[in-house]
Amino acid sequence: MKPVTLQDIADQLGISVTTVSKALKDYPDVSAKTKALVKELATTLNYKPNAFAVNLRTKESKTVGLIIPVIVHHFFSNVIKGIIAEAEAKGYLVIILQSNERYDMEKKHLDLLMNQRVDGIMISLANDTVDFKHLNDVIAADKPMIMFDKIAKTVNCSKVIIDDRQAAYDATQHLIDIGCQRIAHFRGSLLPQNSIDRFLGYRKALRDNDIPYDASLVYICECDDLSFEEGQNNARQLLLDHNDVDGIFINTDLVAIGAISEFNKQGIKIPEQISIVGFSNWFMSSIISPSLTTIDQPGLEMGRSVFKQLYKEIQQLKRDEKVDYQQIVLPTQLIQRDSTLKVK
Amino acid sequence: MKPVTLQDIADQLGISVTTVSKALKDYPDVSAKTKALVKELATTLNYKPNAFAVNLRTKESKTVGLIIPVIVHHFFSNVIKGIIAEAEAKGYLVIILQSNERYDMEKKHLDLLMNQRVDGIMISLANDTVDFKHLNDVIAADKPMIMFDKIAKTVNCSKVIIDDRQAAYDATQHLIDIGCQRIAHFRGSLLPQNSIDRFLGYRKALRDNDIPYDASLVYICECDDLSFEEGQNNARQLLLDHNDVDGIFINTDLVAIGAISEFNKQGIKIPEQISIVGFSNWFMSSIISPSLTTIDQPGLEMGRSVFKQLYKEIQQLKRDEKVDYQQIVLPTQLIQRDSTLKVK
DNA sequence: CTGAAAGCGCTTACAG
DNA sequence: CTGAAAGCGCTTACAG
Repeated sequence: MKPVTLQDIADQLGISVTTVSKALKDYPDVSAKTKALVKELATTLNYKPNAFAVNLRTKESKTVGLIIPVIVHHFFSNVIKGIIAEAEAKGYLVIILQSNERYDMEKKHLDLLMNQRVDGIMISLANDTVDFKHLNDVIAADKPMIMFDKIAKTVNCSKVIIDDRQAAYDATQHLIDIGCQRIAHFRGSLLPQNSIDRFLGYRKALRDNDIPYDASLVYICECDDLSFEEGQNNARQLLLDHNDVDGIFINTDLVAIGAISEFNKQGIKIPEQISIVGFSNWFMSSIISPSLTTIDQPGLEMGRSVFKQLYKEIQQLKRDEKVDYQQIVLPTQLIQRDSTLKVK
Repeated sequence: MKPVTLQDIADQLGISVTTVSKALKDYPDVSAKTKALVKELATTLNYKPNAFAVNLRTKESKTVGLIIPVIVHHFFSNVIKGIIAEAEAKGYLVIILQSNERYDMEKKHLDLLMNQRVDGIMISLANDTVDFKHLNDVIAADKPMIMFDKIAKTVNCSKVIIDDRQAAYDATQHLIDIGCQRIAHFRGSLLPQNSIDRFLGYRKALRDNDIPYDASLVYICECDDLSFEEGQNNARQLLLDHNDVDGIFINTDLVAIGAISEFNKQGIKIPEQISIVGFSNWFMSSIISPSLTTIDQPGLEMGRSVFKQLYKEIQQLKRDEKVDYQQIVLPTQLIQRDSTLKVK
């Protein structure tokens, strides 16, 4: 059955399409009587405006795009949830694409969203991405875009992030505060800014406390699907390499949980022999034994904040105001649990 | 800067919009020379068709909608990943909405998608949903719709599911095969069809093996965010209620992992004293100790299959063919690990 | 091989 | 208070 149009309503009431349109939108220059008549018939016929026509006229689709490195990931799926919730509240729908941590996909998806003429774009970069032309193209086209979590610092747009360096500093400082002297770090792969920043925070905390930095205490893991195993492997290797480590700051909870499982297996007592701090506050971290001290990374709030900023910029653009780029840094928090010693 | 239109290209070349449009789409009745000219200028000007106008003309948006109970969930996020991957391959974008297991949200979201005039809809029902009018309305409007995983059997449309009853039967049969005689079941809440079917599969396996069904061996958990704790609680309660249980079939891996953690804590040996089979094959299940025997629930394949079927129906509708509803049942598989005894 | 014209369904400036 | 008309940017049946 064919959808009902304004024309159908106009025909049935013997009035013009113009008046029907205005009546439905409560224009002040339509008589109350006509409005009532139109609205009643619209309800009866279950009239829904044709979104395609409205989009073409208004040049906006009330749809935004999201490009994310991976969906199946606790932190990112929380971000998605936050974005969708906030978007829905403002009457926007969200198209989601996954780059799979690949630059070529990310670029292609950005193109798809631009061609679809979404009203705005939210993006967290692939580990792969080192060239930013595709991002600058979006900005040059005056399309509102917000970067979050995995960002390119040099691209001129709004960003929502956590202070990875400070959070890592806090994590390391906590280990120092409870008395650790030889502190290892399991870091992420070399490229993404996050793992660099977390490493820098770790190193700065050591420096500020006059603890010598020892590169042999830093273990790298790629943090892909194998992170749990990488945690186990690094823990095993650490025990072979060093016998004096009393604390580890680990880049991601899943890796930390792998490490804990290996230490448990080998009879290393946590936190008595080695204290461990993770990063992200995954829901399993409060559940495992011993529960994991970690940095809470607020995914849901990040998602909300990302959409809110995008919405603000869409409004500014519509009103021809100057778009006001923001760098929003969300607070993180150290959650102390049983994998680190209590007090000193 | 204003986007380039067909009119712009036509003006610059001194030809008509019609010819430009046809040239870009490689109509056979345009000269090779004109085509070359048009295409070159289109590339130079970086022309992109206005999707809004194309949508209005063609009455399709190459966009589909997905309504899912929860995003932050291993199984569902895998389904999403599968859907997006398959959609992208066919040139479709996916709008995602989350019902949060609430009927009112689900209904509202379905409306949003219909008003947006997406080309098709994929939906997995909220636990809440008992009235199906909103679903039948979609079908009455001739909008292709696929239900998956959490479906309403009585709604007349294509469905992609696993055979929950058979999978649960297999899980229970496995426990019986390795010698278990008193088999408990931790089931999901009473409403969703899945947990009913899994319960029925459990009961049928008992019957077929002449093992008396004992209602006191069935424990319910709501399976929301607290599932891990519910697993612990049910395990604790089970030990108080019964001292002869030698096997448990558990509705969801996370609950099973909670139960294992409780049994570990209380010194109950798994699988020597109690064998455990879970359901879903969550990635943590192969990692914990002891690793969990479980039913593999193929989320990624389900996502792919859901979009493929939707695509097929969209094509059938476009060609005015009869839409051919399918009920697709994906195979599940018992993955044996260390939480159940080897052989008898 | 090319183009004028109609139309998708809406919105809104303008005239009466 | 109402409506004729233009236009958003495309596609396509039709004429020449």
